Amino acid sequence: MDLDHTLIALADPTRRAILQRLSKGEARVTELAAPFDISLNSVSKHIRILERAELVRRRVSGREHFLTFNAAPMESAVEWMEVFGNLTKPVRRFR
Amino acid sequence: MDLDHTLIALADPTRRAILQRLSKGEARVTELAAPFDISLNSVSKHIRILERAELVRRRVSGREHFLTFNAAPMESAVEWMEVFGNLTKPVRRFR
DNA sequence: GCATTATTCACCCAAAAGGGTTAATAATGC
DNA sequence: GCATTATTAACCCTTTTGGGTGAATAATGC
Repeated sequence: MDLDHTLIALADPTRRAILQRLSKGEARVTELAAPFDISLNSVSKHIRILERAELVRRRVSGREHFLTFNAAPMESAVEWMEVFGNLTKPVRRFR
Repeated sequence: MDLDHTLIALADPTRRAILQRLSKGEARVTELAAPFDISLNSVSKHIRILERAELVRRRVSGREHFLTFNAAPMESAVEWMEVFGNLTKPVRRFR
C-alpha cells in the first residue's frame, strides 16, 4: 500500500532530516548530503526511498538533480491516523 | 527516537490491522491472531513491536494477556507531521 | 579533448524484519 | 497430578535496510 511506503520513508531520522531541509526549498543531492556524516551514495539511497513514497520529486537539469518536497503523502498519512483516532472515540448516534 | 518506533510500528499492514481491531476494545493475543494467516508466534512479534512503540499496552491476567490500544504515540506522530506541514507554508510575519 | 563535478550503479557487509517450526513455560479445569 | 490452553522463547530462513567502496556514466568548464 502507499501508506506503507510513506510510513517506511518517514520512519528514519536521516530521511526526516532530509525532508526538513527540503521543506525550506529545493536542493541538489550533494547539498542534501553535506550535513550528514554518511556517504553521498547512502544519501542517494535514502532519497530513492523518499521518491518511492512520492514525498520527494526529482527534476533533472543537466548533471544536477533538484529535489523538492511533496507533502501530499504525509497529508494522507495524517488523515489515516485521524480517522483512526476517531474510531477509538465512541460514535454518538441520534443525538 | 520515539517517533522512529511509532512510525516503524505503523509502517506494517498487519500491525495496522491489529491496531484497528484493538481500537474497538481490548483483546487477547489469540483473538488478535485469528483473522491472520500467519503463525501465533509471528503475531506475538508484531505485538512486541507495537508495545515498543507504546501503541499497545498489555495487562496479564493469569495465562491471558489482554492488549489495549494507546493512541498517544499516534497523536504525537500526527502533531509532528502537522508542524512539519506548516514549515512548508511561508510564515506570515507582521501582518 | 580532457579534467572536473554530479550522480548513480554494482557490489559487499551487518543488522533488522517478517515469516516459519518446535520447544518451553504457566495457568486452568478436572 | 495431568491434559489442555495461552503465550513466549529459541532457533532457522529470506528479504530489506542502512552503511560502505570503487567503478561507471554524464554533463560542464575550459
